[in-house]
Amino acid sequence: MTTTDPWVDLLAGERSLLDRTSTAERVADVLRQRIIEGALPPGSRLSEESAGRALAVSRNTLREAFRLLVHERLLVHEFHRGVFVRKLTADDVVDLYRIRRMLETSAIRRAGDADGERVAALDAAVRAGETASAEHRWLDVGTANMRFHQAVAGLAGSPRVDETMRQLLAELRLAFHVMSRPREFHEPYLAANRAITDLVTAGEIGAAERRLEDYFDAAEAQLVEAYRELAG
Amino acid sequence: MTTTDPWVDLLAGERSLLDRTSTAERVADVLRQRIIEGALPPGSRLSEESAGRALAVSRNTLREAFRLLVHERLLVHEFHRGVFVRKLTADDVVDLYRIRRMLETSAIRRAGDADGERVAALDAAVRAGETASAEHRWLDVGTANMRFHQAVAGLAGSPRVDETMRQLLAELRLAFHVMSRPREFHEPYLAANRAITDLVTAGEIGAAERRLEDYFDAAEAQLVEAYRELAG
DNA sequence: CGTACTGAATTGTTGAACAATCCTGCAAGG
DNA sequence: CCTTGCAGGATTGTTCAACAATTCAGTACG
Repeated sequence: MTTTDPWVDLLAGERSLLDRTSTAERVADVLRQRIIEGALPPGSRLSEESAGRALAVSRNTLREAFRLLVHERLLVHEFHRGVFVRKLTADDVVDLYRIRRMLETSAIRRAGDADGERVAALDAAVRAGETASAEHRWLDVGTANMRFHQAVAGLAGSPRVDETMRQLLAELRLAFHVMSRPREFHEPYLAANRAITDLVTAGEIGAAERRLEDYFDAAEAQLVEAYRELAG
Repeated sequence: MTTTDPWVDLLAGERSLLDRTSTAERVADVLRQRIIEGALPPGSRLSEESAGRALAVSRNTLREAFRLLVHERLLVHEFHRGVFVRKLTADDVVDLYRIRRMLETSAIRRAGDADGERVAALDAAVRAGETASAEHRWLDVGTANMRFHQAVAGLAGSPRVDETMRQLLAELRLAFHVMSRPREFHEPYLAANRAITDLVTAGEIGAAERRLEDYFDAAEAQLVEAYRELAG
């Protein structure tokens, strides 16, 4: 028996690269991208016929893709009326920050157990944000900010936390569309991310957690404020 | 304009009762039930043709239902091979408890802010378990135990936490299938649930949290042990 | 004993069809 | 002027049939 050869485990990791994806998944990928980048603004209706014609896929396949995105809460499905890009309410934003607080603070509290690779991911995200800021690419600053918080959640070392977090952040992008000035919204948090990363690196977990809480308070308040202004 | 009449808001709450569900969702409901009750054991293959014939729905509709359950991690989908009831590994169990710890301890820490209704849900679940135990309905004891932990997560007052928790617990049911003796596994935790509930009611949140951590340690160890025995 | 091949079975995807439902516009009536 | 009711068209829900792509089991062959 050679079942425990080391290279077998390595190959097992490559499995995911191998299994091709279905058409429906690829369609979902492209729609997801269009939604989070704002090309399909919240409230848009996605008709089966026009979308199917545009993407050159059958209605059945398109409907499978819709299902996936509905489950991810990026689309809402109204029976016999169609699917629409989700419109987040102020309550949704509050709830998103509530669960983010739970997951991210729990994760950072375990930063001591996390291996160096995960801590390095924090730093990489911060650097990406700083570079984007220096080059005035404000939307990329926002993306880097997301990557930073994905890395914070990643400190927990849990695939399910990673997956949940990915979904929450994608959903939160829907909320960002209400922010008219990406620079003013994203840029101030670069310093916070840098501070949190340095505190984690220095092993001052308690201080890092408090700094993270401050970020949540500020960002949530800012978003909710923007919603109230829009009479959301 | 009469848009702010009080009865309008009341009716808005009834909306959910009104919107019918699609066939695919009802099919998914049936399959989900069969899976968590063990009628479809982990590893079972669900062929599109036979399942479709049994449930009298078309292949397309069935595939939509499959997609939903794959997204809930109750089924796995292998390209060109079909869908199978998920087989949990010991690693999966560890990960499930990892995220449960994060969510449930965070939730219980906020028990002070939770309204009385949510605390009452804890007590209701504990009572249901005690009744089931007195009547030797051990599987119902397990169900009540799940309800208890759903209620613990419910203390956070977050729809998204509730939803995530529902999914995690459904997934965890797959692991319970390896426990040969439901009584020995579920019964001991009744006392723990009772203790935690009483501590929360008494406002001793810190103690309740520690008691909850003890439960996680014990239950996880017991499940992982069972997996190792089965050479999982 | 391992390999390559063949054919059956299953899934992936499409297109068309029909029923059920929703939306729009218009006409009638208060 | 505003509501109500009623076509008619448009869209979704669901099924069915077909074919391409792929896997699987068995078999012959070296």
